[in-house]
Amino acid sequence: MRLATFNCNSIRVRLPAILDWLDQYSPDVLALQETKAADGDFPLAEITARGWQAAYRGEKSYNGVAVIARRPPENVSFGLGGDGGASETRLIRVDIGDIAIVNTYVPQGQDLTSDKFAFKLEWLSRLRSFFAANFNPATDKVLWLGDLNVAPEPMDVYDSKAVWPHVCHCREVVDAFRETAGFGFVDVFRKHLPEPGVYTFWDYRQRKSLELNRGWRIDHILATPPLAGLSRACRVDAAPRRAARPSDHTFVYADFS
DNA sequence: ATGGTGGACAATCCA
Repeated sequence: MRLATFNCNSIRVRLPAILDWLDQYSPDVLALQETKAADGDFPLAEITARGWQAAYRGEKSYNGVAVIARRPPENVSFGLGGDGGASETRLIRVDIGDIAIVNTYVPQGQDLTSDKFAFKLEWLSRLRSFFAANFNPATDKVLWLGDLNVAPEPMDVYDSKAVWPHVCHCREVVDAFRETAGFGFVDVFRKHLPEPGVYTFWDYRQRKSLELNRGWRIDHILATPPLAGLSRACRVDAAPRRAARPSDHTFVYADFS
């Protein structure tokens, strides 16, 4: 079982790269964030024509999450609940076989003094409540993945001291992330890739960020112990960094036996 | 350098 995540920053622009990657790596599941397409504009026909299923919810211009899978996703739901649907384009939950997949696009937060940053912290807290309301980490196989907009450890940023404090790398957000992950998640990425310098995001706006590997690990794959115990490998992919329309995020994927 | 680049979409918002 191979499960992957990618912040695509527009599914329509990145669709050729996504379809090529699906053909090359043949995962069972690919979780996408920032699809930036209303549901009527989601390229479902192109995806099903290549033999894939999809579940998705988006909006014009912003946000949007999707799960592409070989088998039809089951028990599909959206959002954290209790907010009138406001978070439905940031969280999609599907079941694939006996694995519950929670794909999130956590709010970025803009800057430390912004209301959006307070919203980000609140969002992570509500996400922990969502997990607690839906799963038992001791018995359920749950995969939490996506663009979490948190670099939790110093080694998750090219230069921790230089960027601290940042909305994705500061005391408040690291603590909020740990509280949510403390529900019972194992960091599957770090379990298999303990060496420094492995990132998932290189800022478009920082010059030569990719050439100098000034990256961030903000895209994550975590799993509850019953699933984490089955993990065999984790990788990041270089393909989108060489693509005709390169993304600033890359594909991250994990193998489970 | 309060910038930079890229995406959506048509003047700015978001990352």
